[in-house]
Amino acid sequence: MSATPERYNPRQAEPNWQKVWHDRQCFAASDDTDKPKYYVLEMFPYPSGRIHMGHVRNYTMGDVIARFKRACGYNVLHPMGWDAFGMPAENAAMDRNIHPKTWTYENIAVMRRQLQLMGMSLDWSREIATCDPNYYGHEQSMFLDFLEAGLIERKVSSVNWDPVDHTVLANEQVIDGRGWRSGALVEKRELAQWFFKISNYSEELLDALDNLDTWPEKVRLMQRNWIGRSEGVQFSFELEDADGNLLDTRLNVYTTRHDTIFGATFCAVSADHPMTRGCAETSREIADFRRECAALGTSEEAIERAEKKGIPLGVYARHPFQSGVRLPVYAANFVLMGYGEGAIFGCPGHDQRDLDFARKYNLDVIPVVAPADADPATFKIGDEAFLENEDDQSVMINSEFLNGMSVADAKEEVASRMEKAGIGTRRTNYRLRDWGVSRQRYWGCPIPIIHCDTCGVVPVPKSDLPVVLPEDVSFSQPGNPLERHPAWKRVDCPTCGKDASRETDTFDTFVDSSWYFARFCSPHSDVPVDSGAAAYWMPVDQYIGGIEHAILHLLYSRFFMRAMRKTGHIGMDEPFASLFTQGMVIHQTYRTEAGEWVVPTDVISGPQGLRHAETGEPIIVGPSEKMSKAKKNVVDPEHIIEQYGADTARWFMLSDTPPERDIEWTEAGVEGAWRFTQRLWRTIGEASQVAITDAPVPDPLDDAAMALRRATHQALKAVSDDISALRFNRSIARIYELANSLGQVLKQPNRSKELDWAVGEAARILVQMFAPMMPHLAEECWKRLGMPGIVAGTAWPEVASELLVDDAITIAIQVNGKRRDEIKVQKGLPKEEIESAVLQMDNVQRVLAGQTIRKVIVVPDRIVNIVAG
RNA sequence: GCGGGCGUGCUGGAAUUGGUAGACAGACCGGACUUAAAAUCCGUUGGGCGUAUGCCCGUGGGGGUUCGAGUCCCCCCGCCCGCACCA
Repeated sequence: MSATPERYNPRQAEPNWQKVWHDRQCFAASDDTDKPKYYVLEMFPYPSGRIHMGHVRNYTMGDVIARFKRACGYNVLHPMGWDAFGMPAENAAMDRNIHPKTWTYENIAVMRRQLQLMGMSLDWSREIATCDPNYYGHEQSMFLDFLEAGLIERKVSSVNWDPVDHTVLANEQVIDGRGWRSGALVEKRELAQWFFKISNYSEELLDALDNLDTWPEKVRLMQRNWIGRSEGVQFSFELEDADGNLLDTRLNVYTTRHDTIFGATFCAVSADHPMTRGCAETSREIADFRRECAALGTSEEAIERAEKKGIPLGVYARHPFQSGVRLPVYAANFVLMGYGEGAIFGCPGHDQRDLDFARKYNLDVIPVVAPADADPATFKIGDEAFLENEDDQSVMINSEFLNGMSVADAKEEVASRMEKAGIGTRRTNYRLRDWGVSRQRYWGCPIPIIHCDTCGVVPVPKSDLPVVLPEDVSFSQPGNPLERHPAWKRVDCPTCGKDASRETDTFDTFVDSSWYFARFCSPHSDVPVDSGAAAYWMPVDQYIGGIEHAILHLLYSRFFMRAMRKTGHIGMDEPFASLFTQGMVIHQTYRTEAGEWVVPTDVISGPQGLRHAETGEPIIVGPSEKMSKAKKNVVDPEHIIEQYGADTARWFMLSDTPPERDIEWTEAGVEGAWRFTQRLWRTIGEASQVAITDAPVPDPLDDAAMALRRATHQALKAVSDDISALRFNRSIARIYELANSLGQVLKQPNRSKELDWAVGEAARILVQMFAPMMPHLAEECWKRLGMPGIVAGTAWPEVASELLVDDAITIAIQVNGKRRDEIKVQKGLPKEEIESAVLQMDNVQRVLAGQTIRKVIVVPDRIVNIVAG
C-alpha cells in the first residue's frame, strides 16, 4: 500500500484532519439555546480493554447522524463516557493482581485513543466515567432523595450464593447448579437488600410505551411483556386438615382464570411460601423438597423448564362454590413466590403446567371449557391442556351456574360472586418486580447508608457525600473486600454518634447507566443535573445501542427519569425520544481438526483450501457467530484502521446490511470498501480538472447536463431521507449510483460547458453526501475540489425539488397479472389516455388475440393490468 | 416452558409499503491493459425451453384473499434471540 500520488493515503490524511477538527473545536456542543438542538447518543461502553467491532458499528452510526444533523444546522450534542464500574475489573484484580481502578483507567485511555482514531465527532469536554466520585457522588445524593420520597425500600430477597467464593452469582454464572469460578454447589440465600420501587410505576411505564412510537415495535413489546399486566381475581380458600377440621389460616391465591374454578383439583404454593416454610419445620421431606427447589436456581427459564414436582402439605382447601369438595394443597416447584400471592389453584384441563403436574400425581382432570361444537359429556383432555383462543367461541361446561357461558362472562360472574361473598376482589397484577440494586461487590458505587445498633438504618448526611470507595483493598481472599476492610466500614452514627458501620454493598451498575445521559447535559455541574441544561438538551433525540438492552437498561432509565422528576431533578418522564437497536457484528469461526479455535489472521487460503498460517494444519470453517474472544473470531478495529484507515472501516460497517440486522465482517467486503475510497478519490480528482464555479445554473441546459443534475438531486434527496431514517445501507447504494453516473460522464470526451457545470455540482454534492460516513476522505476531496473551508463546517446542500420528478415515466403493462410490455408516458397522463394507448400496442394486441377484454385496471404512473379471457 | 424475531440469486441485500422481483455491492467467469502481477476499465451471471425482440417457472413449504402478493390472512418447516445479579 505504498503511497503513489494517485492514491489516497488515509494514514497521512486521517490524523491530519482529526487535528484540524480538534483545533477548530468543531464538535463541542455550545449551550446556545437559540439554535434547535439535537442530542444523539450511543450507549456508552464498558471499558473492557480495547474497542471491538460492535463499538465501531454502534459509534459509526451515531457519528453519521451527528455529522448529518450538524450540517443541517442543528446544535448537536454527541458526548462519550464510560460505564466504568462492574465485575470484569474485579475479575482482573483477582486473576492478574491489578487494582480495579488502575485496570479501568488504563482501559479507558486505550479506548479513548482508539475512538479518536475512528474520527468520531465527539465532544470530549463532556467525558464522564461512572467510577469517578464526581459522578457517583451525585448518584448517592439522588439515592437519598429517592429514599426520602418513598421510592426505595429494604427487604429480604433470595439470591444465588457461592459458598466458596463468598459471593452472589448471576444466573448465567450458575452452571448446572455450580458456581462458574469455584465449582461449588450454589445455594439460595436470603439477604436484606435495597430495592428501587419501580413497581410503583408499572402502569405508567406500560401506558407511556404507547407514545414511544419511534421506538422499535419489538422493544416496546418486550417491555410490555416484561411489565406483564394481567387482570384477575385475588381470593382466599378456607383450609382444613386431613380430618376435615377448619383451620384458622386461609390460603390467598391470585388467578386470571377464575372462570375455571370448577375445574380446580388441587392448590399449589411456592416452596418459599410461608405455609411451606412452616411445614418444613416439622417435616423432613418438605424441608428436603425446599432444598431441591433452591438448587433449581432463580431464573424463570430454569423453573419453567424443570419437571413439575410437588409435595403434599397435608392440608386441604375448601372449594368456594362446592361444599364438600376439597383440594389437596401441594408445595410445587413451578409456583413463583414473587408473583401474585405465591399460590395458585391448579386447573389441569386448561393450563399445561397444571396438567403435567396432575398427570404426575394422578390428580383429577376436569374439563370446564370446551369448543362450542363439542359434546360436554364426551369432551376429554389428552396430553395437551385446552387453551382458549382469542377468537374462540368456547363455552363453559361441568361448571354448575356457569354452564353455557362464554369464558368472559364466566370470569365476570365468578368475580362478582366472590366479591359479594367477601372472599375475593378483582385485581390488576403486574409481573414487574421491584429492582434490587444491592451488590455484594467492591467495584461499584457505595450505597450511602450507615447501620447503627441503636438507630438502625441511617442515611449518610448529604454533607458527607460522596462516600468514596477505599483504594487500599486486597482481593487475595474470597468475598467483598469492603466487608473486611480494617477501617473504611467504621463510622460514627450521624444520629446518635455511637460506633456504627457503613453499608458494604454497592449499586448494581445499571444504576450508573440509568442517568448518565442526563449528566452529559451538564457534566461539570455541582448538582446531579443542571435544570436549564437538561431542559434544553433532554430528551435524547436519537439513542442507539444493542438489542440486549431492550428491557432492563431502557426500563430502568425510564423509571429513573420519573424518580428524578418526583424528586425535582428533571422536568420530564421519558429519556429517549427515539431509539434504534443495531445488530451484532458476526464473523466466521475457524477451528483446527483438533477442535481448537483459530483467529482469522492465522488463517490463509491456499491451493489445498484453508490452512493455519503457522502450522499448516487444515482449517475447518464454522458458522458465523457474534465476535467473541472465546471463539477467537475477532477482528481488531485498530488493525483494520492501520491497514485501510478509519473511513474504510466506517464505510464497510454501513454498507449492504440493514443496521438493525447482524452484519458479517468479511475480508472481501473490507477490500471492496477500500477500493471504493480509492475510486472516489480518482473520480473527484478527475472532476477537479473541470472548473468548479459558483456561477448560477446555466440556462438552458442540454439533455446530458439535465440528466446528471437529476441524478445528483435525486440521490441527494434519497440520501438525506435515508440518513434521517437510519437506512444507511440504502443511502450508500444511492451514493454508489451517483458515483457511477459521475464516473461515466467524466469518461465522455468533448463535454459541453453546461455538462461541466453539472459535473462540478455533482462532485461537490457527492463529497458532502459521503462526508458523514467517510469524513476524512471527504475533507481531502473537498480540498482537492478547491472548495472553501472544511466539509465539517459546511451546510448540507439544498435539494432542487423541481429536478426530482421525471416528466416521462415507464409503466408496466400486465395481462392477467403477467408483465407483457412497458410503455413510456408523460407523468400524470389521465387513465383514459393511458388505456387507449396501451390497447393499441402490438405486443398487447398479440397477447390478447382471440380473448375478450373483461376489465382494464389503470393506476396512473404505476401500472396497467388488462383482465382478459 | 413462555415471549419475540428472521427466511428473496453463489453471497450481503433492494423493492416507492399491494403495482415491472433481484437496485446497489461482493464473489465468480470472460475480455482489455501489462514482460508479469497488482490496480484499473468493459462485459456475463435466478432456473428451464428456445432461432426468437418469445414462453414457462421462481421470494423456506402448502393453502387463501385480490385485477395484481416478496408484501395481507391461515397452517406447516427451519434458524436465531431474551427470560430479572453479564454489561
